Amino acid sequence: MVLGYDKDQKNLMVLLVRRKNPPYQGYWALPGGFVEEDETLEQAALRELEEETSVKDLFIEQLYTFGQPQRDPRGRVVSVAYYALINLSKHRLKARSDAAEASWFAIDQLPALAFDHADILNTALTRLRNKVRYQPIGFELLPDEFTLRQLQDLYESVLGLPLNKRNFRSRILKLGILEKTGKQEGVAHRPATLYRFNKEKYRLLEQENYTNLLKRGLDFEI
Amino acid sequence: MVLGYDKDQKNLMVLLVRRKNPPYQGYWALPGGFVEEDETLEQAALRELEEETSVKDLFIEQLYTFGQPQRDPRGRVVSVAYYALINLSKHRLKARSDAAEASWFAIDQLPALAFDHADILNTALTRLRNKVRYQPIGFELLPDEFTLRQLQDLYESVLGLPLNKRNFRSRILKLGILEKTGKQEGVAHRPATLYRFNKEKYRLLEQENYTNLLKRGLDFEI
DNA sequence: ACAAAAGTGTTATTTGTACACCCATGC
DNA sequence: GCATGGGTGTACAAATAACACTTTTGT
Repeated sequence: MVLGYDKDQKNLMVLLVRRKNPPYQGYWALPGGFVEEDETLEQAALRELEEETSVKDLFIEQLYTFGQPQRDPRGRVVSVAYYALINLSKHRLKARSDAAEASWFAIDQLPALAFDHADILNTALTRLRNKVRYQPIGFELLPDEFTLRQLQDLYESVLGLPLNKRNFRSRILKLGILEKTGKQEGVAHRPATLYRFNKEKYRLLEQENYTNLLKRGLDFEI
Repeated sequence: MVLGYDKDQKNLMVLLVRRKNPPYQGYWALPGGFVEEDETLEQAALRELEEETSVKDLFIEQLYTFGQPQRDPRGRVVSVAYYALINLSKHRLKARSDAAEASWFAIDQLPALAFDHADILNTALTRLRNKVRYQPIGFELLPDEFTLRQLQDLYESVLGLPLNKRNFRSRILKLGILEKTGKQEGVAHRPATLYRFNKEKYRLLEQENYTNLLKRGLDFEI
C-alpha cells in the first residue's frame, strides 16, 4: 500500500484501486496481486503496484502477513502486505490502458474497503505512528524543499496531536539532517527558510544510532 | 521459533529440530511446516511446534515473512516466521514417538542451519533486542520467582552489553510491575529478594502507554 | 502601521548517568 | 571477621516541556 502526504490538505492519503471483478466488485481496495514463480515478495509488490497505478521506484517495507482462512471468499489467500511512503506531488497518477481506476483518499475519509483491507490499513497507520517517533519520515513524504512548519504539520498529521513549535524545531534541527536551501517567496508574511534533507547525514545517523543504543543501555518507556 | 533463557548459563537459547528428510537431511532447523486449509497462520505455527517438540500453549508473535525464490530447493516456499519466548525450566522437552530430535542450543554456539534459517534467527534476535527497550520481556523468559540480578542478567544477555546495577534496579522497580514474594535461601551471601511479575499492572501499563505517548509528543532518538 | 506567520531565549522540571558506599548472610 | 553478592544515597549532566517574546515580510 502507498501512503502519501498532501501538504495543502494537511492530510495523510492512501492510494486505492477500484475492483473490476468479483468478489467485492466495484469496491475500493489496496493495490495488490499474486506473486509469480521467480520474483521476491518485494519485487511482486512493486510490480503489482506499477501495473495497477503506474507508480514505480518506491522504497517499500514489509508490514505484516495476513492469513485468516476466511479473508478471501475465493479460497485461502495469504497476503504479505508491504507499504511505501511517497511524495504526492512527485507521483502523479497517469492513466494507463490496462490500469484499474486508481485514486487517492484521505485516511480519515475512506470508502468501504474490500476484504480485510481496512485492517491492513490500520496496521500500517499504527506502524507509521510508532516509526515516526524514532526515525525521520519526512524524506519520502515531502517535496524536496519544505519549511519547518510543513514538516511539523506532517508530524502532527501522522501522530494526530499538536506539537510545540519551539521544541519541534530545536529537536529537528539538532539532528543535523536538514540543510537550508533558500527562502520562501510570495507569502504575505515573513518568508520561511526552506530546507532539504541531507541524505548522507541521515545515513550516518542511522549508523551511529545502533552504537548509541549500545552505550545507552536500556530505555524503558512502558 | 522458540527462544528461551537459561538463567544458569546466562544465555539465550533457541529450540532446533534435526531434519529427518532431504533437503538438508541431518541439519538442524527451526521447527515449522505447512499451513493447513482451515487454520490461521498463528494456529499453524503453534500446531507445528507442538507436533515437533511437544511444546505448547505459548504466546507467539509474527516476526517476518521470508520469500526469496530460491530459499527452498524443492520449489517456491514462503515462510511466515513466528517467534515465542519461553521459560526454559517450565517446558521440558518430552520424548514423543512421532517427534523429530529436538534440542536447545545457545545462540552463540549454533550448528549450521538448514535453508535460510540463520537469517530468520538473526531477524528474531534483532527484533528482540529492539523490543526489550520499550517492553518488559522477563515475563516469559524467567521462572515465576526471580531476583533482580537474574532479571538484569537476562537483559544483559539479550542486549549483549553490561548495565549499571543501580540504575537498572531503580528503573525496573519504578515501573511498578514487580512484587516481592520472599527471599532467597541457602546462598553464601546476603539473600536476594524474590520478585514475581504482576500481570495486571503490566497490562495497565500497556494501556497507559499509548496515552502517555500522545501526551508526550515526539521523541526522536536518531 | 497592522496582520500573519517565522523564528528565538530562557527557565523549571524531569530523567539519565555515574560512582561509592553500606548491609546481610554463610563459612 | 571476611568474602560475596544484595541493596541504597546522592550529585551532576542532559533532555524535555512550557511559555512569552522578537523579527520579517506583504498589504
